[in-house]
Amino acid sequence: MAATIRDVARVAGVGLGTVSRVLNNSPLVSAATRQRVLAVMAELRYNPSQIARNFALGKTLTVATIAPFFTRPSVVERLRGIEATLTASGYHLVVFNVEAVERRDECLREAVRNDRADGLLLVSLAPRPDEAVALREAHLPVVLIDTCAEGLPGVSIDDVAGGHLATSHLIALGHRRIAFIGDPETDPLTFNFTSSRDRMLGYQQALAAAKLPLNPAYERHGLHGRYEARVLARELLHLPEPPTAIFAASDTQAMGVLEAARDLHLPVPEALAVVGFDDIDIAEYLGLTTVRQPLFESGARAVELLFLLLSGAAPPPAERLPVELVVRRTSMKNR
Amino acid sequence: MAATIRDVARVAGVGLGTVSRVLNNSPLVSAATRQRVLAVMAELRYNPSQIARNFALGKTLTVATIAPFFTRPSVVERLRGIEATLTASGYHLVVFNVEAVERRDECLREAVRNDRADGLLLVSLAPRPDEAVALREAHLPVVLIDTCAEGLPGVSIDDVAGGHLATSHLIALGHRRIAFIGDPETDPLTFNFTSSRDRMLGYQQALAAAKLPLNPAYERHGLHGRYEARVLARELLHLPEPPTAIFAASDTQAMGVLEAARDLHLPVPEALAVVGFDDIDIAEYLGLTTVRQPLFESGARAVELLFLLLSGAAPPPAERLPVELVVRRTSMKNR
DNA sequence: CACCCCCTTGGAACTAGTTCCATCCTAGCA
DNA sequence: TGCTAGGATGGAACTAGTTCCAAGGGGGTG
Repeated sequence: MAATIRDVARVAGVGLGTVSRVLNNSPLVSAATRQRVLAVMAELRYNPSQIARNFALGKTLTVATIAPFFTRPSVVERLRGIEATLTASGYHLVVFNVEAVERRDECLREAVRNDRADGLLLVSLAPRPDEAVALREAHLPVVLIDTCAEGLPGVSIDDVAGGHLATSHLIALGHRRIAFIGDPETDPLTFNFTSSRDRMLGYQQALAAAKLPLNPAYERHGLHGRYEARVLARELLHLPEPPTAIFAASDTQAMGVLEAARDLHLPVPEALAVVGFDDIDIAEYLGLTTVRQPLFESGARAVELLFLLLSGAAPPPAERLPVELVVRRTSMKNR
Repeated sequence: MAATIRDVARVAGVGLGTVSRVLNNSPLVSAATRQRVLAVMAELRYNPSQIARNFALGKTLTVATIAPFFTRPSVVERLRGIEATLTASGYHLVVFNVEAVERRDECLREAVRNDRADGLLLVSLAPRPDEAVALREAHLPVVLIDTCAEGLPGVSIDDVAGGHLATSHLIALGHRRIAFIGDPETDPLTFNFTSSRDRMLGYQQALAAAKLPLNPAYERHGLHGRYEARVLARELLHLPEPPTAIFAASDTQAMGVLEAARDLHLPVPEALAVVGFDDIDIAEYLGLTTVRQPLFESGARAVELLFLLLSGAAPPPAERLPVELVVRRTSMKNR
């Protein structure tokens, strides 16, 4: 059996409290005693039990993160920011991957019921009002990433502004028939809904600002994925009056659009301009024009906000990080 | 303060043990008592403390995973397999991202010292002999993924066979000048070393089997990344006798090769055939011929092996999953 | 010389579960 | 009716830390 703090105390001929104080670098131990205790610890190959420590302190030094589809490049990049910042503070990161709506609820419920984490990060998921109450009652601090919710701290971007930026860019290039491809307009409680919807809002506002007509046939929605976007883009390009530019609510979907253009032998950007969103790693490779958002930073910043909450501070207001248009090949000037 | 098991026992007028038995679905409780206890639990909004439970049981129901560069698509896919399998069994996944060699050692040391996880998964990292001893002494079960080490269970593939497969395919297409791009041939203790090296071994064996000369100028090594591979590929393509095919040790590197071909206006596959490794998500999009390995399954299977170890079974032997050649546009028959 | 202060130390109590032994009770059987 | 087996139950002891109060002791001061 592994040595315990009591074994160390006995062998070193000191009290329990003294060993504990040595462990915690308390100044209330004489140098001589500290040396002796440390020697005994080494001799017994003593490893303090983190789990007992957590229990006694009522803390786990662990943060849980619930993310939908954590294989999506944008989510991975946020997780990287989260992991880096947590690890730097000695915290552990527990991840939950949500790929179905049921799992979303289940994960949240478990996060509330268990006390296996000191705090919770929600990526692209907002708690329902009842869930928010449960979180508050469980005294489980939460920070949102990529979403907003009444009264909850979070780190997000101005998706409307991002959509506006992308669309204005296409308008400035001379495009008049601009289509949009985004996630399904379903239940606002499912994944990622708000960002795609807000990006579309920005798209619509930009069109309106340029006095261009809103054509409902130019707004398509489908499951977030390359393949689905490819199908939608093909439909758009087969319209009697096909769009000359497509703004996709994510780079992944923009990739589907590029595939569709390839399918139909439409040169990009000459016959079709494409703009995505996120600026994931491959966007540069593809020469994809996109709206960059600080993904790594969003995770890092969310952790900082969570630490604030954990230190007992009042919930900070939701924050918005800046977005930026990155112009590449798929939307070069050509008219 | 939250209700404890003692509060429930007091209010329900039963003993501690009975409440514990209800919690653990023990059959040794009468239906009536169980009902009463459950009612009181609901009334008091009782949440069992996972952390106290972990402490009492000496288990954490948590598995730690140390992965280098967890943003790499192949690693993410493995993590997805790990997460899915762990979650299905009520386990939690703690992830550590290693992006520098120092961090590797640090993470391993911490995993051994702390008892915050019941088991450890190492992706693309093998413990050094001294680390293996420490793990054994700490009674921390380990399963390796994508590597092998003497006496440790693991899930990997036959990288040599994979390299052979890719290269034979190129030979069968009529290529005679076939180059290889892989990770650095540095210290075997750093990341991912073995897989790239073994793939090169397979490459060399396939060339030898076809009685083709081994040309050292055709073997290039650089940091794992698109950009680095692009530079190496450009060098290759500028040789007096440039290769007509390049086998890259990963799809990411193959993407760099494709970029280089684009830079030099070399049509693929007509002027240059390219084969990658892993079959990550974008490979299909790019039409990249590659060697597919079961990434998700490797994570899932590793977790199963870890559960075996946790149940006290003897360390199972290392396992190998099958690889498969996926032929796409970048290596179509053209000669 | 007595008093006081403060540095150092010891250890009981506490955290919230599980485990297991002792005990009670009841039904079945002789 | 008495005995017994076995299901149901209660609760002390245990897990390995932290916390905090009480107390020892040495040195400085009036």
